[in-house]
Amino acid sequence: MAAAIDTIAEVGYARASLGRIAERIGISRGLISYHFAGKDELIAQVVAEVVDQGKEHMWPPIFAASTGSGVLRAYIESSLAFTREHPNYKIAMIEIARNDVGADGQPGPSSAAYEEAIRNLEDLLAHFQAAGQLRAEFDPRAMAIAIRAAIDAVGSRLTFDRNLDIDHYATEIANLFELATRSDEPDTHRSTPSRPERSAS
Amino acid sequence: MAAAIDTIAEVGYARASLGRIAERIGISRGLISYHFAGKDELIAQVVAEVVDQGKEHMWPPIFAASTGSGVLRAYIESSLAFTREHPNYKIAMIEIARNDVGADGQPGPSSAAYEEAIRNLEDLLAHFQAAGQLRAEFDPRAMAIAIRAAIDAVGSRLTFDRNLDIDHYATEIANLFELATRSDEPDTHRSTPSRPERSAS
Amino acid sequence: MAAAIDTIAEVGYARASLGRIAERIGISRGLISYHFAGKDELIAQVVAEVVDQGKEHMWPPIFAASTGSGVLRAYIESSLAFTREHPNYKIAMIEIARNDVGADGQPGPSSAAYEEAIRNLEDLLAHFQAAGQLRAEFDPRAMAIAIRAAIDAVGSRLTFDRNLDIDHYATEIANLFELATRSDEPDTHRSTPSRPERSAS
Amino acid sequence: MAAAIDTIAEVGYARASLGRIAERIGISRGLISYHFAGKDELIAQVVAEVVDQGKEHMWPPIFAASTGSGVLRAYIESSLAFTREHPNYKIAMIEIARNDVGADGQPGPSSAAYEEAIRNLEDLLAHFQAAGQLRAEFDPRAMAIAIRAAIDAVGSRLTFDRNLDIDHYATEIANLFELATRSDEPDTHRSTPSRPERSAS
DNA sequence: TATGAATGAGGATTCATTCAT
DNA sequence: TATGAATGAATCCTCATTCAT
Repeated sequence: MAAAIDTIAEVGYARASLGRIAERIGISRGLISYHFAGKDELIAQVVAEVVDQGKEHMWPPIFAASTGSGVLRAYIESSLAFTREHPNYKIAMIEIARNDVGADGQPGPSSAAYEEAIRNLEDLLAHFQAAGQLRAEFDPRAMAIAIRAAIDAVGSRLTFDRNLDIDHYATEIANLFELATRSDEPDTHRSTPSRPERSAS
Repeated sequence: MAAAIDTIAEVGYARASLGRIAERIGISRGLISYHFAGKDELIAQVVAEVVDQGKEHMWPPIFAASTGSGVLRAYIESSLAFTREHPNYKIAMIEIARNDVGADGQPGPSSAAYEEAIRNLEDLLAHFQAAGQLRAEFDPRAMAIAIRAAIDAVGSRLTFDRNLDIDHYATEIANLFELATRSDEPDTHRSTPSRPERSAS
Repeated sequence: MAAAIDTIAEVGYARASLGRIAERIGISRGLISYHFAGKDELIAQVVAEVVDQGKEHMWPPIFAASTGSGVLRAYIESSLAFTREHPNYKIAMIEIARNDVGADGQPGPSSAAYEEAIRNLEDLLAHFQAAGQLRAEFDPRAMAIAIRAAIDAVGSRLTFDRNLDIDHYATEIANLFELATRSDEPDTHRSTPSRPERSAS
Repeated sequence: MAAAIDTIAEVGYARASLGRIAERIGISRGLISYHFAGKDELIAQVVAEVVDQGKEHMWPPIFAASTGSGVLRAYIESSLAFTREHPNYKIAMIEIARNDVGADGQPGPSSAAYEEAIRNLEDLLAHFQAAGQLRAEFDPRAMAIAIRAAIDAVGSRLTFDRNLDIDHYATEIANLFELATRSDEPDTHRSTPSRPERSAS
């Protein structure tokens, strides 16, 4: 599975044949078919594995945050910290999400994961809007799509520029979305966003 | 070329073989090879065509705007208006961008177009930052990436939900990025962003 | 299709890969896939073709016969005459019938043809039983199965003995089944079966 | 070996891989290779085992019969009784006979068994012809082929219709071949064939 | 221009067999 | 004995491309 992730990340989904994946770790093509029922199952397990690891990495800092603003920042920064540590995971997931469609054109397993991620973020935003901790006027779904897009864009960027400074980008878009989502109370209106409530990243 | 765009948009890049493209308009496989040196050239010309049309559609409203805020809004809204009118163009471009890599793993022609779009937007933002019409603290490159990501996300969304309300989404993210980029002067601080300077969409 | 028939007849269904069929007529593997949607379709068309030719060959002598005994003899002899002229057709059909099962174990297209042949013969026998021209006591279905089995056995025999005297065998089993099916009237009881009603074989 | 027989009978020879056979009895693929030199040996031993059991089952009633007519009836009925009790044996043997050809296209071990069965039956018929107990005019080889074909046809029938009434079919074809082979003496000319000499089936 | 036959490479999958444990 | 990982061949299929007509 690690070989699959790295191969997809490096040569793209379309060129990530079982032969190339096998070649990377010096095994035969047939062995992959021996361990996985088929390519679809391999991909599905890769997705499940990465999603699981991603959740495990992201949840602690998100739960540690208390305010809406803090949770959003934790979401963005922990997502991108995971990407920084496992860039190939993100690249592979992006590749899979774009290409893993069945013969009938139906979305594959990774699309469901993506949909779920969008919905979870949307629910999170709506929750803090209701609590008055985030600006009430924005559409939580549109905002969730934009936030995920900004986070996932790093995957595409990494494909062409492996030296991207992810931490810098993370700080920038965390600021960006804090400005876009914060409540309109005068005392929170500062040009430099504050995040006094948390320390983990 | 129109058949190529529609086929890619409908069945995805991986399944958009020359046979399927030809079948769509009732011509033979060989004829495509006759008119285009190869599949790569067909794709390159599709990209060039769509990029040209996109620029033609987007530039008038952008030039019509005068303020930084107005230009950004025009950029976002005209981009998404183009997507709304030609959803397959956007979907196809997204598909191509993700898949069109050469045998050596090098990025294909669409990547250059994407890079150029990012850079143009980055320059635009930097220009208005320098002019004091946009908040000086944000990194124009990170912001450009996030804006493009939010715009391009619509392509992915359309793949699974052709009924997406693009205009609503456009308004939402135009507001979003106005809040994130506006200068910090007290008199522009309103919960409902204003855009008095332009009328076209 | 002729190459498919000959290949199946010579090396058996299991070893009749598209590669071997293509090799026989000096074309590439891919060309078969170009002309036929898949191996299943090739086989199905082979079956349809052979069944059609077989019917065309068998019907005239069968219709020319008037008595039950004559029809049965015409059926057996024209079947085997067709086999003698196209031994590979018969061998191939036997091979296909035994092996052409789908992934779910369901019978393939050739089984339906076989079932239909049995039923037609059964109906024929029952018709002449009702007319009093064939012995009333036998079960027409069991008799039909035995007759078809005797005819089809030639296919198996040919696999191991290409010099089998088909005409001799045809005469023998025509006599055999005439004795087994004839009405019990004294005047038809002769050790050498008569067939005054027809001359063709 | 029992698992091999059942697997072949159920899914056909082509799909009866060692993996499926092993799976049926919950052992590993490798274990089959450990016990048998190869798949060919497994098949050969299956054939030998089934043939042995078949002979053991068929011989007593055949030897118990004294007349030619009785022996033939005993042969047919005991063959089909064995099939009724072990339908999978017959189906598997048919499957193997059709498919078990070596890489050079030479007939496999089961063909020899089939040839031997034909010859034994042929000798039996010739013996009783010489003794004047069976009609002298028929060709014993052609008759043997037809009888074996009628018996073996049950294997094919069972593949598609597991509810076939084998006993009924056995009686029918025993009658059939009695009529076709009996001597032409006036006193044996009865519409219902007699079999006073034996009682076992 | 346009067709359609034809090719050859590449890919997923199945399978008999081997082998270390 | 028994397992399960591993291999390499074989097979069906798709596809971009070429070419004679």
